[in-house]
Amino acid sequence: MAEHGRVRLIDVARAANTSVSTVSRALNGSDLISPQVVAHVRAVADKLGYRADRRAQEFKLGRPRTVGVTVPDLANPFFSEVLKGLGAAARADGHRLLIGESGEDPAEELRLVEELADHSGALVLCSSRLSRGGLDKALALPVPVVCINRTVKNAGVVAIDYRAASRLLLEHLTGLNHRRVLYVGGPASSWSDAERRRTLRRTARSLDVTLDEIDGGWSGHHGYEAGPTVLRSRATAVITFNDLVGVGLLSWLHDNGVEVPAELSVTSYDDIPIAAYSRPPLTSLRNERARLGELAWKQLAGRLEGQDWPRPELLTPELVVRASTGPARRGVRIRTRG
Amino acid sequence: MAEHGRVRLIDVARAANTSVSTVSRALNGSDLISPQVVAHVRAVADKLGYRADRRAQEFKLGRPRTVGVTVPDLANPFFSEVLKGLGAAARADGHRLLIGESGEDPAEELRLVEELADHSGALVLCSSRLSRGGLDKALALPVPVVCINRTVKNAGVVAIDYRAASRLLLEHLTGLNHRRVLYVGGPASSWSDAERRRTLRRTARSLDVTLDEIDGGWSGHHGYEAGPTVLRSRATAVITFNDLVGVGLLSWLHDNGVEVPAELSVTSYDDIPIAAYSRPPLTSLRNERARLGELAWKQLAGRLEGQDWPRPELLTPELVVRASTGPARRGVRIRTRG
DNA sequence: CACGGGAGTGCAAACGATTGCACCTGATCG
DNA sequence: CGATCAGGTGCAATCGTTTGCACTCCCGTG
Repeated sequence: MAEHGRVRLIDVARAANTSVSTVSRALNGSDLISPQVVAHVRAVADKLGYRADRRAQEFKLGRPRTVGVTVPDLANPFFSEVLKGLGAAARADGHRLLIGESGEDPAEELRLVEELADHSGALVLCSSRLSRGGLDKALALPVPVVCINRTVKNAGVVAIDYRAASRLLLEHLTGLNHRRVLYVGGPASSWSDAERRRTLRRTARSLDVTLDEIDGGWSGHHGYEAGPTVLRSRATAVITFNDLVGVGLLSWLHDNGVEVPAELSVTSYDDIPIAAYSRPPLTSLRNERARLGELAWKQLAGRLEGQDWPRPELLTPELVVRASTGPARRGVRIRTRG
Repeated sequence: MAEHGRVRLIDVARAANTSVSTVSRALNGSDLISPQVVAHVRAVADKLGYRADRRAQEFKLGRPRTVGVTVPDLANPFFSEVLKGLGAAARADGHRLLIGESGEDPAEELRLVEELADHSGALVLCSSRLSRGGLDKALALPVPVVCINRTVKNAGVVAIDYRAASRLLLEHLTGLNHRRVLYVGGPASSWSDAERRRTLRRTARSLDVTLDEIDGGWSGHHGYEAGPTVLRSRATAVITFNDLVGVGLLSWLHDNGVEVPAELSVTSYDDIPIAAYSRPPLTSLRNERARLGELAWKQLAGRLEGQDWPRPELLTPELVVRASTGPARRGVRIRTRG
């Protein structure tokens, strides 16, 4: 019996009284080997409990069938669903995911990307917070890179269509007579935050809406902490960077006696599950985030087969109207306990 | 110049006019090489942009420095924080994470585990939904396994102390005069659900509380859908499997005019961030889930160095009381619009 | 009966790194 | 001045696979 700790091809070969090449071919279904031998080898391999050393296989065969992914924050369901879509698509083609979380930190993301590149044959940067220079370094790595929610040259790109998104949001609000809107922003290094701001500004101008902006963040407490500033603003409607921020803000508004949507409408991006369960339920922009992941893999798969990068793919979101938005209040804000 | 697509050790050796062994030793800081040569080799390697092929290295060196992890659901912040802790601890020791999501499906989890084992030197099963037999198969794999939130023989174990958890919850409720409590359960294959039920029953008996149980699930909509059954029950307090379920239930209760906590108290396990932002904020059991991950790595690291498995490690949670629990209503339920 | 050819098998060279061992060169010592 | 030694360096084996090529049969054919 093999006492190397692990059963290797050569152990099977010896036990089956043949050679490694024959065993390898038999196990991999080569038609060069006679059926009897194949059967015999299979039987022996099973008896010995042989499992091919995948790492040795991939090492010999060339590119690793692993795709590295970075996300800023695993706890945000937006990203976990992107991962779900990406993972399923990649797995269907015999690849697996090496996941890294940057914690919203560009420097950490760069470390991660380099580490992941060492073990992967392809990279997906999801909502990358990398600086321009960091991104260049990533693209210089010897593996193809797809960016999700960030546009880049010489890489695959799959993103949400924020121009359409901003239009949907603002048209919904103007339809409710809101003419002054506040945007509570996301992380400074976020491309999608910049994109939201850019398209909101533009659309606001064309719709004759006054747009104010404040800085925020990506999670519940950022929304909660934005509460006082929001209250001080003269806007009748708020758009938050994402649902987590939105829910945090709703919580603060409730704690401070601000009625939503009577006094203030709140709306947001992403439509993660809690948007439906918050109180009031959040009007939010639903996007097909699992599809974002799938498309990213499609682009990578094509690229790995030598094709050129296709043009950026944009996914149009859909507005889900819930109870957190309503007609604009008239005149000044009702006095609050705040 | 190397036109193999990638710069290899031998390319550096040629360019530096020396041999692969010297280059390897120089780059790895062996003291066998003279300082001048080291400097020269380093310079050449940099100029050529040499990056060691980590896969070849690890292949040669033996065990992969990768640890495979399975979680039932990436979208649940509980798991993402376990991953955060585990990833940080493992990375500090030069290992990385290969993450697989089973989607709460035992069969899928088994597939995953076998796949992960092929590429990892160690395995962490987080809240494994594996059947008894599946678990045995996993433990038979040639890699050490740690289970988080599931007790198993011949493997590392790190878990939440549910006995303490159940006592904290029920004592809080009895302190508010609740004598009839309903538990809204989790996925059938969940060990921690079974454990919660077991310890709740036991503690309820000792505290003279009547405990009812219904089946539920792991996410918001399971909680929402449990609404009608909850309403029909005669309990004055509800304990839900986790915060996601709790928030879903709160949403249904609100939609159906049930006042929380005046008519019904709601409490839950995990204390993920939204517990604080739900309305009313959820009384929940906070646990150090990042630490769960850290400890899992500690156990693995020890095991990889040849030590025996330590005894199971239990983490005691802490009750965070918020506005979703209050004194038991007296008599029958106030008539509702439901 | 010699020969061509196809089917089945095994040898050995890769893949890219690490490392035991042998080798070479000066310097030191007896 | 020759043997000894140590500090540097390179050769070659190795990790577990896959696979091109050479080899051996054996059968059928001219």
